[in-house]
Amino acid sequence: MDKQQSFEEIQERLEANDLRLTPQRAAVVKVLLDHTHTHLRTEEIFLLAKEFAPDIGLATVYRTLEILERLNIINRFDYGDGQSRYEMGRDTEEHYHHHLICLGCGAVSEFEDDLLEMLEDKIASKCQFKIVDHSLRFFGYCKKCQMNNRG
Amino acid sequence: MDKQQSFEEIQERLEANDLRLTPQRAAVVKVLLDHTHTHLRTEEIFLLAKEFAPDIGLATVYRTLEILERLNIINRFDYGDGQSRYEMGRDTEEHYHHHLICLGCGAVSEFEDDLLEMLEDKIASKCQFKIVDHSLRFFGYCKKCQMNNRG
DNA sequence: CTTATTGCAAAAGTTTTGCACTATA
DNA sequence: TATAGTGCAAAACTTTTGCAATAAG
Repeated sequence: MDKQQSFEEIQERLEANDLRLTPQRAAVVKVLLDHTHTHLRTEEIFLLAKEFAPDIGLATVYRTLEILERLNIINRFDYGDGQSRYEMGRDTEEHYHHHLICLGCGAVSEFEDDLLEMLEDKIASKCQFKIVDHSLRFFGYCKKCQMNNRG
Repeated sequence: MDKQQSFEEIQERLEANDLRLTPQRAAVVKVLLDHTHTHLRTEEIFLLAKEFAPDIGLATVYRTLEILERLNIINRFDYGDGQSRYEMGRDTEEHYHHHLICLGCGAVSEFEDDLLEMLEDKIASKCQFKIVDHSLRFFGYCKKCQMNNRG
């Protein structure tokens, strides 16, 4: 159901904004395309990108991720542990998947749901607040950790 | 409707856990009690606590906030900007208020709702994930910023 | 007297920035 | 040849930690 973006589409989107798809930026994009449905930390992206562009610098990765986020090509996630995580955007579907973060083992799974649409409408009319995005995270214990008595 | 904790109750809670309510810790608690319904950054708490305990160190503030969070006396919030924010806990009511974060002026307002209870039940049964907490943030533009064409 | 707590400074960790160099249109 | 982009190192920033000094039971 996901409308996955292709490498070519991303290249076009960059060039439409007068940004070049340099080898370094391409390396970052390739890493993200190779790891859909995973939330990569910047350091992980950096290390993986080195396989495509060995001389890439960490600063370039940060700068590239900032660009990709600004163009809505990727989404940034914050688990509250002081590190940003990134994932390829999934257009509108993206809006309605939430994160289940396990306090036992740190695993992150997803839950698809559109219940929040109702809530957003409610907020928009009650508070006159124009919502453009949201972030919903659930903290708890996954099945495995519950069995291991960690929850 | 909020069941506000008193200074004495907090003292009892600390002592029940073999923790002393030192002047420094008392200063932090006073700051938090004086700023209910506000999400203070650690640095702000540090500066405000200095009025009660001039010699308090930043490390002590961090250590105190960690203790208070562990005892569920305060709640930690993460707006995704790399800084933690804190607020006095409001027991069970706390669970069902969400944050509206304005991308124009940075103002944070709250929205009370219990729709998420349904969603939590759904997740618990579908994913066998035992939820203990959640965080829901909406990003958008407040009424004022919409009028100022910032949204 | 024994343990908890503190302040300070240093360290750790992520992210940003300055700048000279390089690649590209 | 202008300009965009890069790598490196340094800086910025929040948070944590080691440790000697202090306070409290």
